[in-house]
Amino acid sequence: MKLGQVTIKDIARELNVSTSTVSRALKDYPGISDDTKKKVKDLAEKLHYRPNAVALSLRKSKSFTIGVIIPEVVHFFFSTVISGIEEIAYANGYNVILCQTNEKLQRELSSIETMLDNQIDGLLVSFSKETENFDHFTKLMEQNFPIVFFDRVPDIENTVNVTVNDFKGAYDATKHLIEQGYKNIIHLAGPKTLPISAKRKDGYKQALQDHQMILNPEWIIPCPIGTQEESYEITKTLFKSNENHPDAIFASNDIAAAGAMMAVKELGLKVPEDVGIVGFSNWQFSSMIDPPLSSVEQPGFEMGEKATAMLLEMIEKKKESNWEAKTIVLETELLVRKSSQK
Amino acid sequence: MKLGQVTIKDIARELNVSTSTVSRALKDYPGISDDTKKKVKDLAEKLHYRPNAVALSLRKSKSFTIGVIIPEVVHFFFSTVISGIEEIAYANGYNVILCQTNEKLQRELSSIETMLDNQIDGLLVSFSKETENFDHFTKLMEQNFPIVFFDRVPDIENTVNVTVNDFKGAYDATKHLIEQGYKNIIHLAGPKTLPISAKRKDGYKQALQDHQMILNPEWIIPCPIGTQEESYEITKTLFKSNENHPDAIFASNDIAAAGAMMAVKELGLKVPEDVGIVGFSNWQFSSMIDPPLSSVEQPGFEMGEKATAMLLEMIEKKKESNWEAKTIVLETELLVRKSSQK
DNA sequence: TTGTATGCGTTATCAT
DNA sequence: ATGATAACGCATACAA
Repeated sequence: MKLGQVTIKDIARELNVSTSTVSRALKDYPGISDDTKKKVKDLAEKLHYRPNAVALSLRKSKSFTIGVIIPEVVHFFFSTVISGIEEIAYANGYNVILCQTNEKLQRELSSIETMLDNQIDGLLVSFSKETENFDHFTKLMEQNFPIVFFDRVPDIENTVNVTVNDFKGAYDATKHLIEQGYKNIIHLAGPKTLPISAKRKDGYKQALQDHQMILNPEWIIPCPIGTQEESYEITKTLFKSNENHPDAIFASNDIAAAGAMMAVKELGLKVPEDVGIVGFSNWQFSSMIDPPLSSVEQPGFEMGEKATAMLLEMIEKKKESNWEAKTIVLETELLVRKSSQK
Repeated sequence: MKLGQVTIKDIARELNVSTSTVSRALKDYPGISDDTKKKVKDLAEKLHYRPNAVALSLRKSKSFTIGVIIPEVVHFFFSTVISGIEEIAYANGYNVILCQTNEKLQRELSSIETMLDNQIDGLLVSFSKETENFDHFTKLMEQNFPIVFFDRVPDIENTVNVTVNDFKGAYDATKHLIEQGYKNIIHLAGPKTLPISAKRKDGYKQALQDHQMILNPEWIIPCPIGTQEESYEITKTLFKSNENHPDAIFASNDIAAAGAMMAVKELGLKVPEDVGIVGFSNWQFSSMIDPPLSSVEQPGFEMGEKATAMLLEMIEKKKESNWEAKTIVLETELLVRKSSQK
C-alpha cells in the first residue's frame, strides 16, 4: 500500500463511527441516517477515498478482472479484437489482464497459471499454434470456470466460442477469383494445427468443386511459419519452376499474400493481369500496397465485444453452472480491390 | 474463490499442523524439521496448491503488477514495445495490466484510477494526444510512486524517461533526402501536443539549415489526426495547387507517408524519381508497399525492455525514495529503401 | 440506527 | 520446532 491511501478506517476514526457504518454509508445501505451518510460521503470525497480493489477481491472472492490469452499483439486482427474486449469489459466495470503467448504453448500454460493465481473471474482465449492438447482448458471448464474461445477455437466438446465464418470467407474469395476468370488457383494454407486453417482450406476446395474446377492437391501449399519471407520463397520457387504457372493465389492471410505478391512481381508478372491475389484478414497495410490487396475482412472489434459479453454473462450467472455449449459465427466480408480484378 | 482452490488451511488441516507451519515449510524458513517440511511440500504438490496472489497482495501491500498506459495497440510500434515490456516483467515475476487510452485524456485518467485501485506497484506511460497537463502524473510522483515514461515523454521536471532520438532520426532522414538531390522537401508534421512531433520537426529544420537549404515555413504541414486519409488529402491538395510542387516528403510517421505516396502516385508522379519519401517508425507494411518506403526505425522492443527494467529497479528500491530524474535515449536507424533513392 | 465480531488467504510476531 | 494471534482492507451476520 503506497501513496498513504486512505481506508474506511481513516474515515471511521475521524468521524468517531465504526468501519461498518462507513462501509454501509458509502454503499447506500438501508438503516443509516441521512446525517451520518452525508458526513461519511463528504469526508470520503474530501480525502479522495477509493476502495482497495485487492481487499474487495479477497473479501468477495471476485476480482472483476478477466484474463485474455492471445498469440501476438502485432497481428492487426488481434489488436482490433483487444479493443473490442476492453470496450465491453470497462463498460461493465471489469479489468483486463492481457498475455501474449508468442505462439508458445509453454507461455500459454504459465500465463494461465499466473492469471488464476490472480483470481481472474474468467478467461478469453485464442490459443497458440503449438497448442494441440486442450487439457489445460478442459480441466478448468470441468470446474465450471468461465472460458470463451475466440477466433481460434478448439475442436472439442462443450465450449463457448466466437468465430468468423472462415469457410464462407474462403469460399467467397475463391469464388470471386473464379468469376474473374482465373483458372488455376493455388492456396497458401495456414498452420496445420489451427482449425481456422482447415476451414479456409475447405472453403477453397468447396468453391473449386462447385464450379467444376480441377482440384490439384499440389496447389494447396502449407505455410507453417506464416511470415512474408516464407510465402515469398515458396511462391517464387513454385512460379519459377512451373512453365504453366498458376494464375491466381488465395492466401490464408494477408502477410502471406503480400509475400506472394512481391515474388510474383519480381518475376515480371503483373497483378492482377497475369496473377490474381486475394488475402485474408484485411490488415491495415492491405489497402496501401500496390496493387491494393483484395482481402476477406473479419470483424475483429465485434468479435472482441461479443466474446466479452458472453464471458461476462457466464461470470455473473456462475451459480446456475454448466453453460450450454455455444458458437457464435460472425460473417466476413470480401473486400474486392485491384489485386484480383482482371 | 472459484475452482475450490486449495489453501494452506487445507494442507494444515490434513497434516494436523498449523497454517503458520505450512507457510514456513513452503518457503524454506529456518526452524522447520526436514520431516514436516517434506510432508508439507509433498502434499502441496499433490493438491496442486498455488498461493493466492490476491491475499499475498493484500498482506504484503505489493501486487507484483505494473500498469501500462498506451495510446493504441494497433500502432505497430507500440505493440513491439508491449512485447519488450512483457518480456522483462514476466522474467522478474511481475504481471502486466494494459490499458489503451485511444488517445483520450478521459480514458487515461480513469485507467490510472482503476490501476491504482488494483494496487499496481508502478506505471509505464506513453500519454495520449489530448494530454497537455500532467498533474495526474506529478501528483503520484510527488508521493514517490514509480512512473517511467516511454516514447511520448512529458516536458516537465524530475521524470524518468525512455525515448528515441527523434531529433537525430528526423535529421538523418532529411539529410538523406538532401544528399539524394531533392531540393524542395516538405514535412508532414505530427500532432502539436506531442513533444516527439516537435523534435522531429526540429531535426528536419536543422538538417535543412545545415545544408544551406531554404526553410519555407509553409512546407511544414501539420497532420493533427494522423490517418492515412488525412495526409492523402493534404498532399493531393498541395501538389495539385502548386505548379512547382515539392520534390520530397519527410513524414512524421509511416501512415502519413503512405497516404502521401498514394496521393503523389495518383497525380501521375513517380516515386522516387519525381518525389522522394521518407517516413518514421518502420511499420510492418513499410517494406511491402510499392515502392518500399524508406523509414526511420525505432527500437520498440528495446524501449519496452529498458523502460520496464528501470521501473522495476525503482519499485524494488522504493525505500531509498526520490529517484533522480533520468532520460535514456535510444538511437534510431535510417532504413533506406526505394522510395527515397533517386 | 449503529457497533462488534468474523472471515477472505497469507505472513509476521510473539509465544511455547 | 511449532502454534496462536493479529493484521492487510473490506463486507456482512448478528447484536444491541
